[in-house]
Amino acid sequence: MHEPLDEELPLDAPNRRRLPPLLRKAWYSLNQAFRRKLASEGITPDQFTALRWLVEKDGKPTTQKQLADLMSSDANTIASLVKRMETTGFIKREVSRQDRRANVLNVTSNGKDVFVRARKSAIDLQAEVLGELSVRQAEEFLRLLEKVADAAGKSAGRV
Amino acid sequence: MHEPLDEELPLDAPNRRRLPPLLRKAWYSLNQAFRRKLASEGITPDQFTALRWLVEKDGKPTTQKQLADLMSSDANTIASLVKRMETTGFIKREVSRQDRRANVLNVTSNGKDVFVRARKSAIDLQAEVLGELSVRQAEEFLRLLEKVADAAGKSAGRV
DNA sequence: TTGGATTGATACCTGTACGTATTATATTGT
DNA sequence: ACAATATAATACGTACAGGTATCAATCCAA
Repeated sequence: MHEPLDEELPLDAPNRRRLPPLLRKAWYSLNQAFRRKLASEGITPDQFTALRWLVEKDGKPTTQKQLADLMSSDANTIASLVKRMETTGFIKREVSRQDRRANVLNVTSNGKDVFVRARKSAIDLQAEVLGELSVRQAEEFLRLLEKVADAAGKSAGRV
Repeated sequence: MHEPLDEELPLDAPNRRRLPPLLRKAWYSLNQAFRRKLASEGITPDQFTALRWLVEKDGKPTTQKQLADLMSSDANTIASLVKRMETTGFIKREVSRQDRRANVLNVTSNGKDVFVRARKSAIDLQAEVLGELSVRQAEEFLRLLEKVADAAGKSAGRV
């Protein structure tokens, strides 16, 4: 029992599965679900993502530019994001000693506490969503998604 | 030649493939690449998406609420989107005869022209990105992505 | 039929994406 | 050493996500 491969239909025929709307729904739904789980912590999904990268990089100093690359974002967006996060008290910024143009980002103990609590919600949600697939399907899906993400990154001029 | 399934690692271990960053990179990169391709047409990716749904629904009257569901968005966002699009002259709005709370959306001939031209860029881009996978892999990927998108939609409280 | 609940659209708010332009610092070629 | 160039961060602008509150129209139950 195979589904037809739809090779005869145009790439964007309304009745076949299309990448953009599916990707859009997956991303926005995941984000919205996560936003609601995080609401009580006073943190947004993007701020959580930033905290995760910074905590994982703990030890190695991380600049805003590096964070922008890790988050597939850009310098403008990160500048305002870290500004809000510094105001809230999740991180601190200091000028890099190696390069006085760059700001090194540091997670405060408060930021780390919030991250640790929020991390549980993140794991729950990912399990909830990927739980619809078998373990093997989930692995295969993530492998293909990585290829698609890289290809899209190339098209967007990201290295 | 199998990769290890990583079943022993925690779901969010830094060295395994994780859903959120991959989904984020795929979606934002695709969007950014598309935004650049569309820049000359004076239209944004979201406006293109709205036009696509409206053109495909041609004949059946579509309200803002319905468009919000189709775009996995919400009423607020759609209200400001269609307002901009009406100002630009891509669509027109009129009060529904069946329900005077609702606005029925109509694509203008100008809007349709822009859509038809932009559609080429969209098809090119999708082919470029999915071209990294074999036809069979692409079909499988989209099938799994649909399941993930539905699961995420359920978590977000979307029907 | 009327009063309460629901629903479509909107205003207003904060957070984020990303484009251009500007400033300060680094790096590189000669 | 100096001038051209590149890079990190930022200010500012427009577009979009999605929350709460409000209004008007509709629906429904007693």
